[in-house]
Amino acid sequence: MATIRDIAKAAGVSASSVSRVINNGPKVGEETRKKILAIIKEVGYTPNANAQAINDNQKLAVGIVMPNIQQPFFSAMAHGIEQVAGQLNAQIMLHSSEAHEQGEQEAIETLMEHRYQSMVVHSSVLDDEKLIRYAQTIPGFVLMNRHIEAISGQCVWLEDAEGGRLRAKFAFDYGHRKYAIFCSNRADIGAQCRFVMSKQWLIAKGIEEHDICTIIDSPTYQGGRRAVQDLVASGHSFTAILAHNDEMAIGAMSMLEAQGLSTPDDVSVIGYDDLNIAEFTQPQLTTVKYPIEAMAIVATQMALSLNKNQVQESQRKFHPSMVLRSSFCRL
Amino acid sequence: MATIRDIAKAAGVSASSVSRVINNGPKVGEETRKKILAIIKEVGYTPNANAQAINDNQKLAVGIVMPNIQQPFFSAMAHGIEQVAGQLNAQIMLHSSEAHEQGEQEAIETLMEHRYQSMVVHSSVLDDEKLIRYAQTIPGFVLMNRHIEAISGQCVWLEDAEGGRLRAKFAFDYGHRKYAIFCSNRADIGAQCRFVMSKQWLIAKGIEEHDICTIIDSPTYQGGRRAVQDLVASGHSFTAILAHNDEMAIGAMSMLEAQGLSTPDDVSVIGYDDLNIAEFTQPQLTTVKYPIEAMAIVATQMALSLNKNQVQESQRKFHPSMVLRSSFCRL
DNA sequence: TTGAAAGCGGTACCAG
DNA sequence: CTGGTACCGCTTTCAA
Repeated sequence: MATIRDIAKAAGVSASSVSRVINNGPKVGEETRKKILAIIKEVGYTPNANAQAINDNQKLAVGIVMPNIQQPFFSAMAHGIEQVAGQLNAQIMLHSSEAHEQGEQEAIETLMEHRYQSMVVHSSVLDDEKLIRYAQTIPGFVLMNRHIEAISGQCVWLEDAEGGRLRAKFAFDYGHRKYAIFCSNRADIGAQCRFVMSKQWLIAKGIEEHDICTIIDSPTYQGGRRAVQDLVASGHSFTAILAHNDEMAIGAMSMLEAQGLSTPDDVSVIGYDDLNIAEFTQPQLTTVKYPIEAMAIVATQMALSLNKNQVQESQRKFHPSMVLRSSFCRL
Repeated sequence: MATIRDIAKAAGVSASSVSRVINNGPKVGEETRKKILAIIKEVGYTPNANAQAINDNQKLAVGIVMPNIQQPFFSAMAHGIEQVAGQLNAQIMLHSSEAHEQGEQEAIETLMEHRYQSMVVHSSVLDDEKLIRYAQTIPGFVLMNRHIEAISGQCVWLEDAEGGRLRAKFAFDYGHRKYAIFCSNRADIGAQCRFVMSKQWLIAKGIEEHDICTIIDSPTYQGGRRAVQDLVASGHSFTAILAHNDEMAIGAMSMLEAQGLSTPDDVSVIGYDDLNIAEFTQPQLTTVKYPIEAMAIVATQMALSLNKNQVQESQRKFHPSMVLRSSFCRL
């Protein structure tokens, strides 16, 4: 690889001048600049970003840490990050923690080694203490989809408990009294939140414990299918399914159909997330909106911005809302 | 930020020793090692990956260039890349060219500046000449979903023309004679391929031009919906829709339903890609399999492997296949 | 406007 | 086993 000195030699100038040209430095003679540029083009010289980064540690770059880019929820998050990064021409370093053995912690540490000063992380397994340490060490550390009081200013989160209540109330108000709740089996701190809140709310309303059937499976299409199988096999009666997320809900509808049960005539279904696809399923999916893309945009702006402390809590704390479509109906 | 020399000073040893410890160097006294490790932990020292990269240019890292991570097709591709990278503990630098103004070229050049020696790129707009140049400059450059003869050894691609014929033949064999083909409006070299081949094949079979209605729209759920609207509005009669991809197909089914047309009873639909979701739609989607994840895995192995020239053409050239489900039926 | 030289954080070679 | 030193590719004073 050609270096700056090679170029300098070829152009009969000093490395300093070449450096100035590369960085659009202010004080270079028109002659010299032209000559140098010509050589650069000719040789096909590309500056070494690593060497540049060694001096000036202020790279415009954001690291992403998330479990799995293939799940639509996370690819929507990545897309939000990308939009902000793209506008600012910032690099993106992606770490899918599920794919890596050591996972989240290793991912964060690698980003630190590369001196990333901005990172947006969705942590499923790290404990509060560790995250607090990271957040305090790295000013541009933003924690997504999780709220830790001690570093609240660096969190962007959804009031998940609210979503849990919301969907329960919705189902209840629509006259349903026998529920199945599909819960995620992932080791995700707080994954249980929406489930617990729904159940609590219903019980507080006087629903009997045995009228709330809980099925645990993976938060995927397949998981939703299996959950319905297990549910039917269990013999519990139910008129409404509250799924952990849209993928499970879609999988559920698919298996309900296979079992000869129609949505929403026989069983009403509520998802969670409001993925793009939710609007295009048949029937269209009633769900709880999780504005992940908007949240990712805010998080990335915070991570990349210099005055991150200016973002009000009201802009960091998001609220879920019901999206009414046709997979759910009154009993 | 603490440097290696800070640690050395604090431990009363030389920088060399610290360096050896960091890299699990072979010749360090147990005493010294312990002392150094202790200080490192205490200070919270993190080696600077950029400085390391300046010497040893062989980083284990792969760059991704693709249009848009949010489309399921591309997130499946990213997922494939991730799996291989994760196993090898390689970094991933992601560039979504749509989000960046200057797009693909800029993305590739940034990767070069960072001395990435492995990259997997899906290029939609760059011309052959430029890509050939890149491929020849960077040994670990792998071009995905596109085949350029001159750099065939660095391409991983699907025989798209075959897919175009396949679905046409399938529809024809099932007795359909009036078709609508939904085509992508994206500036993607070769995006038209599957459309052109389908049409050609049908015409060769004696289908009249006016019995093949072409609608051009974006390759998304919404695009599929609009395409159906336009199609219906056009007054053409049709019994089968060949959609550019699964997303359009799903959008199409959704709008057909809204128009009171049932799939497959009134209209049969074929998608393209075989996304995860295809199995869970209602009706389940008949489609052309594009094994993008498997392809991405091969591409990444090639990009990251040292003996990349060993991969046979048969492993780089993939073939589409029909996946029969219920959205398509005999006339 | 230009060049020489020091330094950024590490690595690696060579003595000791 | 350990330390000294030169050097990686580039930027940035500081003089000239």
